[in-house]
Amino acid sequence: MGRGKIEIKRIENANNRQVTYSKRRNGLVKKAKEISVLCNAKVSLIIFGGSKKMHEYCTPSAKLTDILDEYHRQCGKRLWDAKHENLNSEIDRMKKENDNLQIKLRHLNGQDINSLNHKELIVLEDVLENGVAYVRDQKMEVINSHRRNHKMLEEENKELNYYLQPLQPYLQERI
Amino acid sequence: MGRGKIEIKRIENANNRQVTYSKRRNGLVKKAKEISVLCNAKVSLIIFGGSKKMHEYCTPSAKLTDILDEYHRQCGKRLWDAKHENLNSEIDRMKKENDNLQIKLRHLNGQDINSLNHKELIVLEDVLENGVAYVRDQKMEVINSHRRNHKMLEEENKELNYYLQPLQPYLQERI
DNA sequence: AACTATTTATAAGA
DNA sequence: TTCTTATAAATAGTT
Repeated sequence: MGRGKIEIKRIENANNRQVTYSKRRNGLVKKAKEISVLCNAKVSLIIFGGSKKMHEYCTPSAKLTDILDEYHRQCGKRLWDAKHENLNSEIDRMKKENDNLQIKLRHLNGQDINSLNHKELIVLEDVLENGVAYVRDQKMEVINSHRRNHKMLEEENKELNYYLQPLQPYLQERI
Repeated sequence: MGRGKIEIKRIENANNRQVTYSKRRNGLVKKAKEISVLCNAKVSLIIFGGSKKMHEYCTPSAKLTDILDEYHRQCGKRLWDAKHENLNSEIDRMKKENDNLQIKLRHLNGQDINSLNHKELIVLEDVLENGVAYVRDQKMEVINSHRRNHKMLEEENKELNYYLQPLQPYLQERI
């Protein structure tokens, strides 16, 4: 419908393609609106052109979610199930990992260790003693660091006092 | 476009409405196909008429889920159903819990404890010592239990031997 | 973004 | 529903 007939195949010239796209997109949306009004139909139309910008029409009285729900019901195609399955398996995976971590934690806290055999108990004891050792080291490190700081401050203080003493008379004057 | 011009408003005559619906639906789908091919556009078109029977067109190279994903990305509207949302938040929740557990575990293993302050270190040391104590107890319990078993078996053995001794001659005969 | 010659869609009728 | 056809509407190519 135009000056000449065209074949329905990809328009190679990018510029023409873009122009035709925007003309026909308008036409399409207009017709979607019209059928929606004339025939009391529910329409969802989503279009992406080369620019990736999206255009949409949805019958005002309907919501896209409702249309998609109905779509689901009627054609049985599963739009979301694949996603749901992925999410579900992800949750299962995490749940297992979580349980494992919880058990390990409880063991390290000395709980529920009846189920462990002698060998496992020895390994656990080892890990705990290692942990205690690390923590003690770190604690001492912190304490020593505090001591060092304290000592340094003390010495600095002493030094400052030493230099300040001769100035005391002048300072007194200024108050 | 036809023998007469029509106003764009709901067609009251149900029969005419149905006829117009089916004609225009075909037209709409045809145009969707055309823009899809001519302009290399991605189109999703879903139509419900009065009969509630659904008609659909989707650019062959695209999947409806992909189009809806893109829709989601671009317009931010939430199409996902409640289930989807729930699953996502569940995953987030678990991820956080998991991270927390991991951190605790690392601390109990004596790793990444530089970030802890003195007080936290003391608490951690306490927990670890407690754990060690429990584990030692349990270990001793297991060992003692083994010892007891061993002793019991020894005694039982002795007793059996005591009763068996007089029978030895007869048993020898039977072999 | 307009224009317009043509093609295409379709309203009404059969 | 489907076909026909006069006419409205859409649009390809041009300005």
